[in-house]
Amino acid sequence: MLKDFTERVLKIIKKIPEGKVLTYGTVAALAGNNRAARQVSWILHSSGEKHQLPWHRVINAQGKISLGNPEDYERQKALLQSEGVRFSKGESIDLDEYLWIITSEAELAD
DNA sequence: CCACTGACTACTT
DNA sequence: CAAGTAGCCAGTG
Repeated sequence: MLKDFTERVLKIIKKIPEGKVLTYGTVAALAGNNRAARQVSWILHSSGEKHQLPWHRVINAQGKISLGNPEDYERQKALLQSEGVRFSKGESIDLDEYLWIITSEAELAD
């Protein structure tokens, strides 16, 4: 179908459990294109709020929020903290603990 | 089809 | 750890 990559990304984002996060690269990889991390970000800022996605659970590979807008940045940070995610240095997340690890393909099935 | 853009990533200084 | 460089892919005009 058209935009199957996008569809997959959206589906994956929707399934991220609370207290867990996913990096753009990981989402892209799960969607089938490990190099399309940039598209993931685009999808989020483009259709994120429209599709009611937990965009705040998607961060970059450094365990940080990539938003440049201070307001959105703080909003995402607050949302993550309210779900139990702790920021190691005040603005970086420990991916070893909070990165969502897919245990089976069933996780992504509808 | 071509050019530009982007909430990225990995590598090198 | 910070800054610069290059590679990647999909969407849009």
